[in-house]
Amino acid sequence: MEVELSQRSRQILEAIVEDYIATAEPVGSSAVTRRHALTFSSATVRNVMANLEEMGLLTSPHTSAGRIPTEKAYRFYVDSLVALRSISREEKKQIIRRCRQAGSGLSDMLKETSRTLSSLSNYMGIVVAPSFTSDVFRHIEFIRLGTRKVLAILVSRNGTVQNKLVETVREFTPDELIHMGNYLNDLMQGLTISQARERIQAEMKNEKNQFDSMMSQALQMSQQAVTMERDDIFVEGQARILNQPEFNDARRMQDIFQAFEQKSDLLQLLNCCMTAEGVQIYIGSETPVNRSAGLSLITSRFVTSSNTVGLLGVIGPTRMGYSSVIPIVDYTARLVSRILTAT
Amino acid sequence: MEVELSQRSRQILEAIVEDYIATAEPVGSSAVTRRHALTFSSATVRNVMANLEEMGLLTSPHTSAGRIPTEKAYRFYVDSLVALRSISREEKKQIIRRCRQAGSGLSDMLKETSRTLSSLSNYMGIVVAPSFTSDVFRHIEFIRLGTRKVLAILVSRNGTVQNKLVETVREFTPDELIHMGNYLNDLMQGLTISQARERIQAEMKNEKNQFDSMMSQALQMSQQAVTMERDDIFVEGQARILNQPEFNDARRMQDIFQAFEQKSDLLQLLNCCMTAEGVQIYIGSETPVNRSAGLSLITSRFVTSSNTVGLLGVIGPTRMGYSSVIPIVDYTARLVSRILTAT
DNA sequence: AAATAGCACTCAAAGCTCTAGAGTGCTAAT
DNA sequence: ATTAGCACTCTAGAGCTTTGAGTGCTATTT
Repeated sequence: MEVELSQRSRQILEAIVEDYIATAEPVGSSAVTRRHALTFSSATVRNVMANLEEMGLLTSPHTSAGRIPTEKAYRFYVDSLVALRSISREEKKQIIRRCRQAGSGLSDMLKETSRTLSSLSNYMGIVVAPSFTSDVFRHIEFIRLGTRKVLAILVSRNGTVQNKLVETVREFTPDELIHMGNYLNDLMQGLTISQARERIQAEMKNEKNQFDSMMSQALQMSQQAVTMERDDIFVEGQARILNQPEFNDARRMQDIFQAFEQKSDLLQLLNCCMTAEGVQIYIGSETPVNRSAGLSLITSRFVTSSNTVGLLGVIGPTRMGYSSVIPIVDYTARLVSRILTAT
Repeated sequence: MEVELSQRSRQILEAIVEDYIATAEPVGSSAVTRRHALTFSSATVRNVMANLEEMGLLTSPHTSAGRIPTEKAYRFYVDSLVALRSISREEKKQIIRRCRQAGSGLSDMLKETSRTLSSLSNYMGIVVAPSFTSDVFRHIEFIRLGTRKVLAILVSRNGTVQNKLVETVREFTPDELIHMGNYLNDLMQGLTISQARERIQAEMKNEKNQFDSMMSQALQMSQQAVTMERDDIFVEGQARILNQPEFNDARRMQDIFQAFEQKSDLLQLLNCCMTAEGVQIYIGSETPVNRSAGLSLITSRFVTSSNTVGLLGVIGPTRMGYSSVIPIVDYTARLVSRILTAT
C-alpha cells in the first residue's frame, strides 16, 4: 500500500500528525500554517487536506472541526516522515544508571528496565524476559522439604532460577537426592532446556531406567521441573497512561487493564514481535494486544550471552510521541543486550 | 468513641448504609421506608436522619438530595449493625479449588488466592506473602555462573527460594563452593533467616575466620544472600474497581494505581495490619494505603507451618459490600492457613 | 493553471433559562 | 410521640441560543 504524495502534501501531513500528537485536538487548516510557519495560505492547506481525507489519511469528527490522522497516516508518518529526535545525554545517563543497578539478578534488572522505559516515555514500559525454555541448562538440585516433598531447583546459564515443589511417591534421603542430582546434571549438561526436556523423555523410555526405581523417580521429578513455563513479563507504569486524554473513559481503561492482567495471554501475543530484528512499530489495529483500544506498540529485541532473546518496548496511545520513543526503545534494547552479553 | 442509638435509629441507619452500598446514590427518607418495609412514616425517618446527621453519621451533598453515610457510620455499621451473610457452598468450593491448585510453589498459590479474592468480592484482592526474614533457614547453595560470578540460592522451610548473583573477588572451583555451602548449612541450621543474619555477622567478627580467606569469602557471600528483602505482595483485579461509579474520575484512579505500583511501600504500610488476629477492617482514612482515596481494607492473617505470618484481604471503595466480603476474607484466611500448616 | 482571498454555511461546545421532581424542614393535627 | 401536610430548596436535565472555529466553494490574483 504505497502512498505517493507531493512534497507539499507531505509537509502538511507531517504538520497535522505532529500537532495532533502534541495537542490531542483536531487540527484545523489555519493551525497548520500558524504553528509551522509554512509559506502557503490556509486555503491551500484546506485543498490539500481534502485530498488527504479522500486518500484515507485524515478524518474529521464533524464538518466544523479540524482533521485527525487515521492509522494509515500514522503508518505513513512513521515510515517516511518522522524525524527521529536523537536521544539526549541525560536520558542516556538515566537509562544506563537504572539498567545497570542490576539488583539481584536478571528479573529485577528487567523490571527496572521496564520502569525506566515507562518513565522516560511517559507511557507503559514492557519487557518480556528471554524465554527460559531456549536458555541453556546449568544446574539442577533437589532439596528435601517434607517427608514426601521435594523442592526441585533449576538454574539456567543466564542465572534464571526456577523452582517447583514436587510430591514424591516415597521418601528420599538427602544422599539419594544428591545422587539423583548428579546423574541429571550430567545428563543435561550443555543442552537447552527444551532439548533437556526431550532428553528426559527419551531416557524415560529407555528400558535400563524403567527398572531402576530411583533413576525413574529422578527422571520424573526433573521432568516436572523442566516443564515449568513461567516466562516473565513486566508491564510497568500503567498509571501513567491515565494521563492521556483519550483514556479518560473508564470503560476503555478497564478493557486495557484487563488485557494486561492476563500476562500469559500477553506473552503469546507478543511472540510474533520477537521474530524480526531492530525496532518494530505496531500501530492501532496492527498491535497484537487489544487491537481495538487505539494503542500502539514500539518494541525491539535484546539478546543474552546464552543466545536467548527477550523483548522490550513501550505501549501507548496511537497518538504517541513516536519521534522520541523510537530512539529510546532502540537505545535501551542495545544497552540491555550489551549488558547481558558482557559475561 | 461509643455511639448510643435507639433501636429505631439503628434500624434506619442500617437501612441507609445498605441502600447506599447497593445503589451508590444518596438515600432519601421515603426510600428507606419503601425499600425496607419499616413501620414508621417518612416524616419520622426524616427526624431521625436529622439527628444522625448532627451526630456526624450522615451528610447530605445538598439540601434536596438524600443522605450519605460518613466513615463514622460505616464504622458503626461494621461494628454493631452488619448481619454477615454466610458464605455459600458455591463460593467455598471455588475458594478451595482455586487455592488448592497450588501450582508450583507458594508464590503461585498466593497469587491465585489473590485472584480468587478479587473475583469473589468484585474488588481488588491482596495477599502479602509471609515474611521470608522470619522464616526458618533450610538450605544454601552456591552455583558458579561465570569466572567470578556466583549464584547464591537460599531456601526457607516453607519452600520459598531466593537467589542472588554475587560477584566474587577471585574464582572458585565447584568443590570449593560445595565446601562453603556445607559449612554455611551447618552454621545456620534451625535458625530463622534473621537469626542467621546475626550469626553471620558474629562469625565475621570471629578472628579465626578472618584469617581463613575462604571462610571469610563464604561468609561475605552468604551475607549478601541473606540480606535480600524481596518480600512478595500480590495485588490482583485492579481492573475490577474501575466498575465502581465512584472511581469514574481518571485523576482519582491514577492516585490509586500509583499507590499500588510501589509494592515496597505498600508492604511497609500493611505491616501494621499483621499484628492482630482475626478479620481486621479499615475504613476510609483508617486504611494505611492512600488514606484519602475513599478506600476500605478488609484483611486477615494466615500462618504457615514454620510459624511465619502472611496477610490476605480485599481492597475496595468505602462503600463496600462488607456483609459478604468479611466472611469471604475470613474463610479464605482460615483455608490458606490450613493448607499451609498441613505439612 | 495554481494559489489565494473572501464569504456563506455548518456544527459542536458552552452558556442560559426553565421545569420537574426528589427531598427537606417545619407546623399543626392526631 | 408520630405523622400528615405543605411550602421551600436545589439539582439534573431539557431545550434554546450564541459563539466561533472550521470548512467548501467561488471569484480573483499571479
